[in-house]
Amino acid sequence: MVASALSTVESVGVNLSNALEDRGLRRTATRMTVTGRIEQLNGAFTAEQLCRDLPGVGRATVYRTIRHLVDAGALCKLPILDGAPMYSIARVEHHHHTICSSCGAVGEFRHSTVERVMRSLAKEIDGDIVGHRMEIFITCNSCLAESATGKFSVHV
Amino acid sequence: MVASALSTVESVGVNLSNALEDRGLRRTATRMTVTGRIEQLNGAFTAEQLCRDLPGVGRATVYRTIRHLVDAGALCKLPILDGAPMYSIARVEHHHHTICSSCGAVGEFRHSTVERVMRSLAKEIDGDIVGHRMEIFITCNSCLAESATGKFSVHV
DNA sequence: CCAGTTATTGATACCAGGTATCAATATGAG
DNA sequence: CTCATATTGATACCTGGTATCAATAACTGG
Repeated sequence: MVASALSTVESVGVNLSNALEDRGLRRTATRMTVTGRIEQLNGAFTAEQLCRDLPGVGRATVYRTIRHLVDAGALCKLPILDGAPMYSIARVEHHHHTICSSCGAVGEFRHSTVERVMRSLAKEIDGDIVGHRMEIFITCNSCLAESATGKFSVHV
Repeated sequence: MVASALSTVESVGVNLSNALEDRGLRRTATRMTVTGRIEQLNGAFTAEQLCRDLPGVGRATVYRTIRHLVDAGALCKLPILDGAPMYSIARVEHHHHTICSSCGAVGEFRHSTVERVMRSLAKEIDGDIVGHRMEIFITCNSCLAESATGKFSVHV
C-alpha cells in the first residue's frame, strides 16, 4: 500500500515500514515481512526469535532491519542482564520498561514522577545529565497466578 | 594474609578476596591477582580489559572469578547498550549508576527519592515490583572540559 | 610430613549473538 | 526499457563468554 492517494487519510498508528521509509530506505517485500511480524508480535522479542519466526528471511536482513528500526527510534533496545537484548516497539516517546523476572514479558510505562526525580538528582550528580533509563522488575499478574520459577536474574 | 590473629582488627573495607572466601572458595594466588587488579582499578571495567591487564591469568579464570564476585554481590554487572557489560565494585548495598556517554566512566549513587518513586509507581504497575534498575547518562566533568565526541549511544 | 581428596587452573574447543563481505537480485528514476 | 543504486542472503568472520578436561595446587586427616 503506497501512500499515493492523497484523499485517503491513513490511520497513523505505529507503522514500522513508514519509519524505514522516512529514513530513505526502500519499502521492499522483505522489510514488510519483518516489520509486519514485529507489529503482530505485540510485545518484546529477541532478534533470534524473529529469525526463527521468519525462516524465509535471511539472518543478516533481520538484524539489519532491526538496526535500522532502532536507529529510526521506532524500536527500543533493552539490554538484558544475561542473554540477548530484547526489542520492543517504541509506542511512547520517552518511557521506561517493566520486565517480568519470571516470564520476561516487557511492558512500557511513563510516569511524570520519574522525570521529576531527575531534577532533584541533577544537584547531586557531577556532570550534565543527558538521559536516563529505568527498568522495573516485576512478577507479572499471569506469573503471580501460576507462581513460576525465576528465569531472569535481577540486580535489585 | 590470613585473619588468624584475633587481636588484630582488619580494616574491613571492600575486600573482594574475602567475598570469595565467604562463599567457600579458596584464597589462591591467582584469585588474589585478579581481585587485587580490580581493586586497584577503582572504576568500572570489562572482562576483556581485565584479561589484557593480567596476561598471566587465563581467560577462563578471569571470567570465572568475575562471575563468582557477581554471584557474591561484590561486583555489579552493568549491561551496556552496545558491547560488553561493565563491572564495578558494589560499594553501596543498593544503588544506581551514572554512565558518562562520552568516556564511559561509571559512578554510583544512592538517592532516597528514587526509592520513594517506586512506591508511587507500585499503584500504576500491574504485578508485584520485585526490583528496579536505573542508569543516568551524563557527560562527566572531565569530558565537559574537553567536550569529547560521543562514544556510547544513549536511549534517552 | 605424607597420602589422598577436592578445588583450581588454563589451553582448547565450542557456542551465541551479531557484523562484514560480496555476488546475485530487486527497485525505482529517467 | 535501461541503468545506477539499494537490498538480499549465504558465508565467513568476530566478540564475548562458557564447557571440558588433564595437569596442578590446596587443603584435609593421620
